[in-house]
Amino acid sequence: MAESPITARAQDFAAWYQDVVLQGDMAEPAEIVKGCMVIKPNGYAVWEGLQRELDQRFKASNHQNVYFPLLIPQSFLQKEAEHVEGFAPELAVVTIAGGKELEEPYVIRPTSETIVGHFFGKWIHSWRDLPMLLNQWANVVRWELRTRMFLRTTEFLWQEGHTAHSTHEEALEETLRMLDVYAEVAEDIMAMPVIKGVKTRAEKFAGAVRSYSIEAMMQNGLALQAGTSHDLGQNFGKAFDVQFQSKEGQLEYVWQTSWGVSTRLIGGLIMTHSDDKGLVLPPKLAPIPTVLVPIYRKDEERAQVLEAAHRIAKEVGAKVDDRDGQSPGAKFFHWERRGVPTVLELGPRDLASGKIVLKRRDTGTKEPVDQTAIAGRLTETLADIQTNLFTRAKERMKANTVLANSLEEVELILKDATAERGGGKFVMAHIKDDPVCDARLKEFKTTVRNIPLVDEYDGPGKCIVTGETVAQRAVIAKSY
RNA sequence: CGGGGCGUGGCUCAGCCUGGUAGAGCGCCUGGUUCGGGACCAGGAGGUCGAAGGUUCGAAUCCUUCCGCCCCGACCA
Repeated sequence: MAESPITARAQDFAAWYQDVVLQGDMAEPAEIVKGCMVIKPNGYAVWEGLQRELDQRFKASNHQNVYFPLLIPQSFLQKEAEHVEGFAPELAVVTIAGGKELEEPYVIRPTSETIVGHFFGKWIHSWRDLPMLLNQWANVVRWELRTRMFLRTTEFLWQEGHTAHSTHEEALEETLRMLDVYAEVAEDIMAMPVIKGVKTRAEKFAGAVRSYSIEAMMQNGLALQAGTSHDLGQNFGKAFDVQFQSKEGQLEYVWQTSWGVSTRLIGGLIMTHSDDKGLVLPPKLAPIPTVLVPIYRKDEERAQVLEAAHRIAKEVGAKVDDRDGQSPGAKFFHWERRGVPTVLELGPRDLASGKIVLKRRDTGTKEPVDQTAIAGRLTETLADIQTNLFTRAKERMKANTVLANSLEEVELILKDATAERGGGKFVMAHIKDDPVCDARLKEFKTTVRNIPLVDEYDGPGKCIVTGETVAQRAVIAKSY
């Protein structure tokens, strides 16, 4: 029995995560480029799945894909005061090109609100040009000091939606619509339950009027901001002079939104479902939903088993692992670590009995199935795994959510929680949306994740910092 | 940027203190026997010891400088 290459979650959650990413062949640190990673085929295929699911929803709500330059004139960032302040510390700047010092440096986009704002200004003149609903699939660079694969890397892949509207109502509607899309993909496709809510003013996007987020809970109880949608108001419209003439003939600034999810989602996916044996992928995102491992000893068995294996695999859409010189056991471990949802085992015994063994990744259970019934059973099982993963994650989130009615209580609950040791909780408490309150939480490395759009608790109560009455409880947690 | 750790075959590391012919396990290649949860035997390939400089008859080992990576903190999708 070989030693597991994966650190147990209970021992060191952060080490476990790294091991799962590496052993699952999802990505590896680039090493030669600070803070960057190489996304490997198994990981990129998951990203392609997410792209597919998101993109079709964007298109269904009338968004069109576009592409803006990677390089943005430095002065653009400075046009929106809050925006530049928020992003300046983490910019990578190109100062030399073509062997010459540039007159004006370019920043490598950390996000594209500014350059989009510039072009919106050129493109939008009339109420007839609105709404303008664009999305961009791109890479961005943010010079983060502390990186973790998928969760925070210097360069990452994402999509950023940018829209312009003639009224604030319409923009807000868009902001919330896209938040819903994110929640739907997170829950229905990734099987990752999330809480939709509004960020506090202290935590909002630099340059937004209001930011909304979906927050997920990882297995160590830490929160992960899985997607954000921003109501930008007229901030960028004014900064980039994006005006249109209304039906009434008035010149007005547009109301904008922006929204994004990134490859960070993959990190969330991993930390939501995977176990001590490695990666666990939900069927709807698994690049390979089923692998068939043939088992044989003698050459004549080999021929018979492989013939049946390929026939059945073709029928059910499975990949046959017919690599020679690898024992079945080694193959089981191989696919288990890669998160493949279902594995079929077919050997001489099964050929004799007309059965095939179906093993599922989420529960580890094995079940012999009549070969004639395997296609249907497999479809059912994959659907059941998808449901089960979501249910499990949802229950875990519920079990690790607690109420608190004082700052001391919150601190006591979250004091010892860390990414490595775990112990995190979602603490539901009344807290005023005031930077002063956020600052108090920060003293013990905790933040308001969001104020849920739907209050599932007890309505108004007294703020744990100021004592003032606030409308409902917010999610307080340690986060990535 | 502050504190700590580490750079030696593809990977994980030993060797360094006390200078003297570069090692192990895993992986890889070849052949054979195996195969229902990480098989075994035999043979084999593979290393400018992070870089530069210095000390020395002689440096992976001692000294200096530099580079990179990881962890902890401040920053964050």
